[in-house]
Amino acid sequence: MDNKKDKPSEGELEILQVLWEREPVTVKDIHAEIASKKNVGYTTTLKQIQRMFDKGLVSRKKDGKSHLYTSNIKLHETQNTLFDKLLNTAFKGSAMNLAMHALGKSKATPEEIKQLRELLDKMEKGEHNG
Amino acid sequence: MDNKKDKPSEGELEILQVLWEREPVTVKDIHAEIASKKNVGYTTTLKQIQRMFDKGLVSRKKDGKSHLYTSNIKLHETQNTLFDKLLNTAFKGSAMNLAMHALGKSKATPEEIKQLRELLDKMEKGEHNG
DNA sequence: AATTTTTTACGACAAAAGTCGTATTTTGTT
DNA sequence: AACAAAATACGACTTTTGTCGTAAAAAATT
Repeated sequence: MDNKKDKPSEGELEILQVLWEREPVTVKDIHAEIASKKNVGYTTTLKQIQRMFDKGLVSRKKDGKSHLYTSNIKLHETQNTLFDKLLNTAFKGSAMNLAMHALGKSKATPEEIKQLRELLDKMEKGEHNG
Repeated sequence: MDNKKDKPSEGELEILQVLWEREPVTVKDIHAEIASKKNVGYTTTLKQIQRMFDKGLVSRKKDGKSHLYTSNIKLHETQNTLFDKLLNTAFKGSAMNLAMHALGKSKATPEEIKQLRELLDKMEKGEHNG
């Protein structure tokens, strides 16, 4: 369905993160967030989100003096797209491999580990498939 | 250490995949592989790998008439970098989350599931940490 | 040695992304 | 209304990437 929409660039992703976290937000907010981690001018952020608007990646509505921006793609869509890309470009399509990799890095709590075991059980029973 | 090296572009990644799979390879080989999935001219692939060479992303040595190319970065380095990037940009740094996602997509064999359980055991005993 | 084939080298162009500076427009204050 | 402040709009420039065409070099064939 969405073809280009969900392959945001590096910079777009930074902005999307802010949106997903606290939308609707003003450019000012977005920039504050981004500038706290990166050294970049206000107009840069502004331009970037304007381009995203032009592309249809985000929506906006006037709120008093400024605009309030909202993302047009959902976090989980992007997760899916990017996950699949990583899977196919760097993990040869082996989700197992990627899973092991992720597990290796995760600091899971006991409950989470329990969840994982349950998921494994389901998979074993064939109730779950990719 | 390697900062730019391991953030290959889309196209570079395609080429790297071929290298990781069957290096050392000629441009001809690479192109054959790529052209089997994508419609692109020979010189495009050539130029691309030449640029990769200029960047120090790959090495090469003359072999008779043509060049044999080899990757300068290892698959696992790239996996790590890209994994981390995905983790932080789309999964809010939660490796657990990413792991679940991966598991959800994987069609694991019984042995693999067993492996996973063992990994889980180790994690529970605190023998393993990210 | 002349010709054809194979391969590499070079240069060019377009699109996308990142980055800003400089208007303009809008809104808020005296 | 005039002035200051806050935001947005616009346009420009740079780098990176993808894509080729054409030229040059190297090797193989005749």
